[in-house]
Amino acid sequence: MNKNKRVTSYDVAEAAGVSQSAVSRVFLKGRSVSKKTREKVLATAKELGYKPNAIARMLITKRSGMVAVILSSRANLNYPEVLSLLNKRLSAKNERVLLFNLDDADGLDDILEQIWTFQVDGVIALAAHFDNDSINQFKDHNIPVVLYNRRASGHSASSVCCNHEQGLTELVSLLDDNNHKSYLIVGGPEQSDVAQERLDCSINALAQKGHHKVPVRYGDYSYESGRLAFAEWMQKNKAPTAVICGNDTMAIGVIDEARENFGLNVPEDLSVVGFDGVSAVAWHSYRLTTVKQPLEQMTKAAVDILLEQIESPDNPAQLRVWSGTLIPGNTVAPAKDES
Amino acid sequence: MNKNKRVTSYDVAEAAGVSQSAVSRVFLKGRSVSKKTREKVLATAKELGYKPNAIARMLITKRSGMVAVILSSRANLNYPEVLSLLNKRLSAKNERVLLFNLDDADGLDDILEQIWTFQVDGVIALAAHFDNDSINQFKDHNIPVVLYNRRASGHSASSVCCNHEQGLTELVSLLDDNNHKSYLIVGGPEQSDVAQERLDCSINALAQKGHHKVPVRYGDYSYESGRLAFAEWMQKNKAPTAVICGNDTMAIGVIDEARENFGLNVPEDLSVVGFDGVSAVAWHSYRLTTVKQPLEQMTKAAVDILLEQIESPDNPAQLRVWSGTLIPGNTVAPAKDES
DNA sequence: TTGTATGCGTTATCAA
DNA sequence: TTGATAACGCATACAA
Repeated sequence: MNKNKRVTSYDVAEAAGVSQSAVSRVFLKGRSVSKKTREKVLATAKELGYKPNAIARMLITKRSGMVAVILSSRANLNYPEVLSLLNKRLSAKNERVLLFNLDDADGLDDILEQIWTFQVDGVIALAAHFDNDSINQFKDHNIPVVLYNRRASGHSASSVCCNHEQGLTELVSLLDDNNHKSYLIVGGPEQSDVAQERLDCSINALAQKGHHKVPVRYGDYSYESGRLAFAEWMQKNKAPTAVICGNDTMAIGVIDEARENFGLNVPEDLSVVGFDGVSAVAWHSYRLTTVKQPLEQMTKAAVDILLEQIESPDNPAQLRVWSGTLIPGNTVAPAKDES
Repeated sequence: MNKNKRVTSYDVAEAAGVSQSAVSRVFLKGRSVSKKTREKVLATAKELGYKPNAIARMLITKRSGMVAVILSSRANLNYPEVLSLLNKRLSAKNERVLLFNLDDADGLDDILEQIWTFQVDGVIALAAHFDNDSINQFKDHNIPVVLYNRRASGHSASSVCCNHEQGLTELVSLLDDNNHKSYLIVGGPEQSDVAQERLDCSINALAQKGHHKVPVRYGDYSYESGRLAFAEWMQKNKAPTAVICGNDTMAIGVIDEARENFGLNVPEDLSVVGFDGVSAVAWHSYRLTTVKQPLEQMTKAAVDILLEQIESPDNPAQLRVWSGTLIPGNTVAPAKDES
């Protein structure tokens, strides 16, 4: 038990009576080592408690074995699941996750700074605040990046996205088929690109069905903000018959607010739809009608694309888009006749 | 834009007409550098796009600036919040989070292996599977570790815990005060130490109030498992008047199952309590009576203790325990007279 | 298959 | 305050 000094490959080499490079080769796969020395080295390594130093290895191989994952805490409620899946898939490919939390835009420079110095092999970005300028910096630094649910303008970075347009078109069609004419949209945070895209898609889909000038309120993706948005709307306006929400959590907030403070039954008096397909949408009290993102496929693609770009940096950036799955739920019903 | 070669301190030194060590000193605080050379170096560094290589720095300073955070995806629902807080506090102290997911016990050796090689400065462990043997390995490797909601036997590692005993005693007292006599416990996964501790505390607290041989069913902390546990119990037994759950998510599952499939009203027919204080307990349909863990304080303490141990490895391990806060909620009511 | 020698990009030490 | 030089612990080209 050497307390003060780490065991190095030299120590093992000396104890095993071989050269340092022999030790090094034993711990790399695909190098030619005789069975005899391999066993000898492995034995003494175990005895001395030797573990290769990944830091030194990084320095020489110029691969850190680490991928930076950037996320914002206030992003969608499904991010824990996404993070967990990404981590699992990356470690299967022998890459570790170095975590970065981006909550206010002014922290961005800090984070980018750290990413450069840490020599990560690649970046997966789920964060809300992320302008094209920042994305281009990755290109300058020659480090592959995959955007998650965020499209890069131009071809500067690869993206893995859920098809918000398709999902929202389905949701809107469903509402329209149920004869809804009076809508309210509760959008996510205005700085968020995903939120903005969902909002645009909602508005377009509604317009295609002939519903124009649909009012919009904004929340921050949280339950409370959903309640608040609906309450504020109701203070000065009459109730819509359908609410389209920027994510599931706000939708649940809208449902609760409508039921508790305005005596509205969902879905009889008010239809509500969300987006994401978080686990709580299956809870009995809500059974939210929503669109589920294919997290399994999306996270797998994100990792695959990133590793491909790491291996072949000159490959062109690619965009992969996945359709969401409509979850019928129980929060949409035919609009009551208003006449 | 050097595409193929990273800019090093030598490049900057040459361009600025100073020595490499001068460049190095400029990027370290507290070193003596004249204002003149500092400015010159900073300017050319910016011009060339130089960023110090953290890997090389790690190798020489023997500090990686990384803390390993180990967690299991099936652990408590509040882990995402914990992770986010830990990340925030650690980056404030200039440490990055290297994430490890420990889902099956046999992955443990792999993870430990990686932790040694990555030379992390310290470890924060939230994982369920974590025996004393593994904990001792950290001591052997001379790497500080703080356990989160998991007590180390002996004094091998520091711990930050929520006082489950106090919390559950409060919950049990509340139920007992409401005259409940027929209990069911829905515990968390049997391999989880936290779940086991909560279970033991529940049983002890009940025993102190004179309730013995309380039946136990097990879930895996998920909503579905809560529903299932309650449903299975009801198949062969009569309804309890109170259910004590190992976490909030299962409690919500129990509530929904009782309401939907057994026509029980909560809290009138059935009282239910949880543990954790996740955000969903505030949702209108549940208003769960539970105990909230002081995440802010616990995560702060975990980081503070860890950094202290990193600075002074000989400091003794410490244990800090925090009381939870009873959230009254709306899922406990007086027991109906059974006579 | 094995060993020697060199380099990765820093920080630390010491003399100037 | 500055610069030369030696680590740090490994991988790799090359010679044997």
